[in-house]
Amino acid sequence: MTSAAAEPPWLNDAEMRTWRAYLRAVNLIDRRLNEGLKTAADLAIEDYEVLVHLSETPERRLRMSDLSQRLVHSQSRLTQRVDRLAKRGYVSREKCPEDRRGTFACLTDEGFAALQATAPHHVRDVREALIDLVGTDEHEIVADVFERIIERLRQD
Amino acid sequence: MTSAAAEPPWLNDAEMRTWRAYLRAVNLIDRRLNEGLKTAADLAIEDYEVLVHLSETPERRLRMSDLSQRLVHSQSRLTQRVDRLAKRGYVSREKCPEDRRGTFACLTDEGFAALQATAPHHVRDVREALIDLVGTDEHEIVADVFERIIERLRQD
DNA sequence: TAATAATCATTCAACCTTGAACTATCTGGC
DNA sequence: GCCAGATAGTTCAAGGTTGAATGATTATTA
Repeated sequence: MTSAAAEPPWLNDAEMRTWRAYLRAVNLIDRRLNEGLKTAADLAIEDYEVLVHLSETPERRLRMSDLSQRLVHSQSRLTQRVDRLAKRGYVSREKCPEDRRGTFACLTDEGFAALQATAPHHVRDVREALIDLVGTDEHEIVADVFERIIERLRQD
Repeated sequence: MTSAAAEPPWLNDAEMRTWRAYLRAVNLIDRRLNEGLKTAADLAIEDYEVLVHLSETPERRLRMSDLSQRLVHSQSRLTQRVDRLAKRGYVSREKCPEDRRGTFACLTDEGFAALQATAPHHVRDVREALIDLVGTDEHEIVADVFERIIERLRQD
């Protein structure tokens, strides 16, 4: 996709349209989902995503660094987010025996229950704000584009 | 796109793929663009976007409330962001004579110069992180999807 | 036209993120 | 085995965001 030669410096009309729409839509989606989770469960979307990632793991736990990479959060940001979720009883910490520098964030039963209780509201919001606005035939293209981006930016 | 009947409650595989890729890609893009602007001009992307929106206006100024809507920022967030940009000399304030409750945020010459100096770096980053990863034939679809979303979420 | 409601912008306190500094542990080369 | 350097995670201070409260002005309506 990216040629070796220099790309044109500015964006053409089609590119600018994509970029502007992207910027605005992402902000609107973020605001909407945050409002929804705040009302339904007094959670930020980042909190919710922590619970989701933990719940999708067989042991319902993840190493802090692993989790921070998945969420694209800095380590200190995750440390403090997990602190707050732990204070609420949704997450607990376990020392990692194999690597004693390491810590697991573990989803508690209470955290799992909160996630299950909140999920239907959140999924409805996700549908309304994004998924139901992508046509059946468009999903693959959109997912392709985003996965290309992830592949490109992942390493850093 | 949204039917009157109830949507299926959970996401199917294609929908989930879109959603997960979206979440991760957006965070990676945001991180990348912020890093780029921070190094190039010690600006956050929100600062940059303030300058862009002001510069695109004939008078190079916008009412605070107008600007906060375009950026999808709360009013208090914008107030404080403009405070900081004003402290740096990139933006100034003018009282609005027609509606004396109102205030204009005005792009200064210095702010415009900073924008011009930074734009090439930022555009390169935008290309690398998003635009060049969307195929020529994909731009219209992606833009369509995001504009649909904007239309849906705009009013709130 | 006075009263009520709505809008524009700012302020303040509580909360959250950032990034650098720090502790503890592990890894690889000698 | 030992040391330099990498890695995991936390802490702290500085700065940014949120949301409710406030002050000032404009719109509505009885």
